[in-house]
Formats: sequence, structure tokens, C-alpha cells
Amino acid sequence: MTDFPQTTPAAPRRIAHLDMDAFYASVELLRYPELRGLPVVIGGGGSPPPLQSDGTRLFARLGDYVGRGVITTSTYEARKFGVFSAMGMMKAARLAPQAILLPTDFAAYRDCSRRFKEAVAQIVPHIEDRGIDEIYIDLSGHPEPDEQVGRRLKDAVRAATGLSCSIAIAPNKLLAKIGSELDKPDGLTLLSMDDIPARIWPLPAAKVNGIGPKSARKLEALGIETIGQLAHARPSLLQEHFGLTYASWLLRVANGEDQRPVVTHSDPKSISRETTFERDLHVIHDRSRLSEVFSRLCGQLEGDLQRKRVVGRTVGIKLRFDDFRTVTRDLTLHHDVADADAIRGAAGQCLKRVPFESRIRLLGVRISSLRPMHDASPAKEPRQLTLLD
DNA sequence: TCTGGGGTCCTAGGACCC
DNA sequence: TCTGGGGTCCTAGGACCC
Repeated sequence: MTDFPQTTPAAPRRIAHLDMDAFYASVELLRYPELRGLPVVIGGGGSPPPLQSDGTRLFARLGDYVGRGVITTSTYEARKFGVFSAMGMMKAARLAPQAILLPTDFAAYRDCSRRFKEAVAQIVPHIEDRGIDEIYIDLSGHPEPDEQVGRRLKDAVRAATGLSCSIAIAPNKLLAKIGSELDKPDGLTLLSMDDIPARIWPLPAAKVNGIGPKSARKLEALGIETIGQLAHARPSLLQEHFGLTYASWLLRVANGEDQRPVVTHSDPKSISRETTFERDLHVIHDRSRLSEVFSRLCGQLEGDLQRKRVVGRTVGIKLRFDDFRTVTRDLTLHHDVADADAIRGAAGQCLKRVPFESRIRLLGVRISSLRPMHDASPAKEPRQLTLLD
């Protein structure tokens, strides 16, 4: 035994990415097993399917949908019709009018999400939350071999939820994230750095987490479509079009390099509420409706702050106009706020700075610069100093 | 008949201070 | 009366992710 720090080289990391398969849709199929094998899409804010007198459910058809919602998830059967997440439902309705449409039920998905994360945490506690349906798991130092722990995690998730997931285990988050998609659904993929040329390089550049539609289109214009082409691109060409920072990052990720740690805790940075109107509203003619929604959003924000036990001092608004232009305004106060009236007051100041030239499609309110709420010392003004002090 | 809602992070300019 | 650098905070917009 020695008290001196060891200087052995760092062991290679093992990171798993776990992604639930068609999560919202799969939760709904547990509830409505009679829909198994049918094209089903989840989206919009409709009401749950009513029970009929013969004991069966009356399911809505996507073709009958009217509104501005988008699809959040679809079953693999529905995807065959070309309807995917984030597609407008009116457009999807043209492609698959006969598909079953279910409203989103976040409470049910959150409950299921909590169960699968708890099941994983029983096996490996080092988890990074990446939203409702995916996590990274740091397996470095875990004794079992990859294949064995991967199977065990999948079995535990199925036992806790009845649902399948896809897992990849790789030397870093970047490769694990790409890998979990390679054998969906119900996949278990093991990747090492040696697999990069054969399994990663043929994939489209947009499969990299962080290369979005804008960058993918720019790359394509340069003749770069796959991750492999990106890895072999001339650095000066990339730097010319993307700047030094982003160009170096592109080259690193194309070679499968990523040192980001698995982050098990993070404090919220901002909280927001927004809503898209069924029809675009006029700032004058629809004043009372706008004012009503504005107050409701501020009230919801107050509830969110209380639930998360935080206060904030930067209040902002967001507007989207009928031409889809988006503007934001924000205001940093000298003190923290937490109640709906104070938020509404500050947000109202922000609204005054917006030029209203077109109808409003979306209205949102946001609060940031968050700090923990200390309920023991309710927002007290600092003692006023006087000359007598 | 386009395009939700809730987030994070980055950039860039201006104010302001030293 | 020509023209410093940092550093931090604030604001606006945009890319990206789930």
C-alpha cells in the first residue's frame, strides 16, 4: 500500500448510450395492445380515445386531424408511410390518413421514464440524463464484460417497463450515441475505435450529434456527405467555411474522438412556457385573448419555479409571427422574482420593445439566471441604510 | 394544408469598468 | 485629441437536441 498518487495510464473509458425504442408510441401500445402491428402516430393535444358501448375504444384517424400539431413519435409501421417525428400532422395526414392518432400523455411517459432509469441505476449508478427516453451510462470500472452488462441492462429495462431499448457500448459518448441507432429496435451494439472505418465512416454526416440540418446542408454543398468524407476533408477547406473552432471539432468527431465526461448532475439554467395559437392573432383585435394567454403562461411559470425550488432574475419573451420570424426580448432585474405578477410585469416591459408588424403565431415567456429558492428567508429587501447608521 | 414545446450552448456587439 | 486592452454583464439571434 502507498499513500502516493498512482500514475498508471488512464484505463480506456466504456460508455453506454441507451435509447428507448419509439418511446411514446411503445408506452401507448402497452395501454392499447389492440393497436399492435398498426401504423400509430402520437401528437397534438386531443382527448384520449373514448370507450364505446361495445367495450372497444374509438380511435381517431390521422386523416381527420385539423390543427397545427406535429408528430412526436410514430410506430415503425407508421414510419413505412414516411411519417416521422417533427413532421406537421396535416402533412402526415396526407401520407397516412388511415394511421391511428393518439394524443400525447406526458404524465404516462414520465412515469415510464422514471421506472427505466431507476432500473438502470440499480445496476450502474453513473447515469447522465438526456431527456425522457435516453441516457448515457459510464461503465468504466464496471466488472462485467460489455455484452453481459448490456444484456442485463436491457433485461432490467424490459422487466421494469415492458419495453425494449437499444444500447451501444463504446469508448466515448459520441460513438455510443451513433451506435445505439445502428441496430434499432432492441439492439445491442459494441463498438471500438477499430470499428470506425467500417461502421461509422459510411454513415451520413448528420448522424453525428451536433451536426444539424444547417451544417449538413453546408457540408453537402462542399461535396461532403458521409462521416468518412468529413474525416478526410481538407482542414483548410473546413476552416474556410466553418471557422477554426467548429472545423477542428468536425475533424475530431469524424475520427471518433470525444472526451466529454458523463455528467450525472446539472442545475436548470432556464424555464419557459410557450404556446402556438390555433390561428394567428392580431395584436390589437385579439388583445384580450393575448392578454389572457400571457397571464396563463406567467402563472404556469410561477408553478414551475415553485416545483423546482428556484427563483430567477432575467425574464424574457418570445414571439413568432405568421411568417415564422421569431424575436426575443429579455430584461435582467436587480432582484430575483418568482411570482406570476412580477414575471408578468417584467415580461410586459419586454413586449413593449417589440415592433408588431404582423400577426402572432406563438407567444412564450421565459425566466433564466436561476438560483435556488431559500424559503427560510422569503425575499427580503436589504435593510435600508440611513445616515444614522 | 407547412413547420410543437422545452431546453442548452455559442456568438457577437455594446456598455461599462479598470 | 489619438485611440490601449482586458474583463464582465447584458441582449438578440441562431443552431441544435429530445
